[in-house]
Amino acid sequence: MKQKPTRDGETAEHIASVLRAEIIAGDREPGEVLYQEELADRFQTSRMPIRDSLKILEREGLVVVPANKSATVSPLDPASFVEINEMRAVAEPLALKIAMPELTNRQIDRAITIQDEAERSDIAVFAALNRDFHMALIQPCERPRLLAHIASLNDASQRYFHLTAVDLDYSTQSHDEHRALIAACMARNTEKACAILERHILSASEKMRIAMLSKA
Amino acid sequence: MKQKPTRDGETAEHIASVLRAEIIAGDREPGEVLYQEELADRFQTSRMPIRDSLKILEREGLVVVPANKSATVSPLDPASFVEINEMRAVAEPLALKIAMPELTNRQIDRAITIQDEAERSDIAVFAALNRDFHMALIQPCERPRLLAHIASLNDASQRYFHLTAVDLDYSTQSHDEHRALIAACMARNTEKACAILERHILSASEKMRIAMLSKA
DNA sequence: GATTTATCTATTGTCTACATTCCGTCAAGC
DNA sequence: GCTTGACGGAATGTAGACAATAGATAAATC
Repeated sequence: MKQKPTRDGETAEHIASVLRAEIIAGDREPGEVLYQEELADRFQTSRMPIRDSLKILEREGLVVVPANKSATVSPLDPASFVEINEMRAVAEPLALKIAMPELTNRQIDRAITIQDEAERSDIAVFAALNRDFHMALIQPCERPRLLAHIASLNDASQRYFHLTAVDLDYSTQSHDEHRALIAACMARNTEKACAILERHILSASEKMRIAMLSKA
Repeated sequence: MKQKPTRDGETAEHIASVLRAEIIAGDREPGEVLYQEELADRFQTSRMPIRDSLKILEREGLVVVPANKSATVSPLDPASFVEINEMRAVAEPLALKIAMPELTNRQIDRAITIQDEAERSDIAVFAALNRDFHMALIQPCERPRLLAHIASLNDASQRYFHLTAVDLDYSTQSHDEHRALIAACMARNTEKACAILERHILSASEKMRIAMLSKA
């Protein structure tokens, strides 16, 4: 029962991961101000590790940390959503292409399990499972930098799920595309799998962009 | 003559940029230990801003900062070099594709100027000009996240230039490819330009990888 | 009354001191 | 001789105090 490691050298990472989860889940509004002192109080620490964690999140694009001013949760805007998904649409197929020869049946099964659950879940969990599914298939690529990059993009992208009520229509299409992707992977058809993945990302992006605009 | 702003909220960024330049230029060996106190002494500041700057460089992949241990200049290894260039090979053509409609003749002229100088320079300057050339053509794409990503990859990639003596053969080929890229941009042939760019990055990567292996 | 300037408060940036961790060294035990 | 564990120095992690900044509010001037 390690309840309070007085110092582990990783408190900042821990705090960052808590805040990251909150921001991604939409628990914190875009533009919300993050006061160092307030967070220090909450996490029972000094402002120093808080500052570190805010810098980590800044790098991931989840918060904005202006010099000499308070940090804020970064805004959600259509342009940046489009940009993030343009980047995903080239990065994920690249990872998949590299991962494919290393991809085991066992790993595909894991992706199927995730997808099964995603189809039974409501939106809040769906967003997270959607991300897990995408990460599962590309994990074997053994490219740490690429994987971190993609994970970061997925986090950023996931924030937008809460803006647009994901309607039944989109969910169905998304599930179909995931199933098709799985099939292509099982057939070890790299080219087809990558093409499906790219189109899947771009079409989801486009659907949500339209939904965002019609709401705003 | 502002020689010592006691506090500007950006000292860490400044320090990071100095260290970044040193690491990229190869002035600091991979694996070299970076002591906080030593750097604090050098930059006439406390360890605090130093810590921040090391974290910044860590996010860019230029240094490694293990918990509770001293930071070191990140190692150079062929696998990570390949990874970086695989990522460049998809990110840069994407940026170029988006930038092309916005690309002005004036901006192409700037790229030409850079290329002219690169062809007259020795390797130390060449590495920097090579990066500037790549950034120049994609600048108009108006994708801050994508541009930052590419800039970071180019920094990381540039470090490897000093490992392999860039022989005449490669320089010539690189210059030819840059010229072809410029021509495609002037003709506003997006597809061709992107294809040239992708092949250029991958072939340069492959050449240097082989050079690295034969040296090690 | 509008506009500029001064002041005041809330918040961040940095410094110094101390706690903790890491790692090499050395002694003890097998 | 080799391994194990304790010790100590050197380096990092964190806390709390202080300095500097930004933004709002009040005061002064025209």
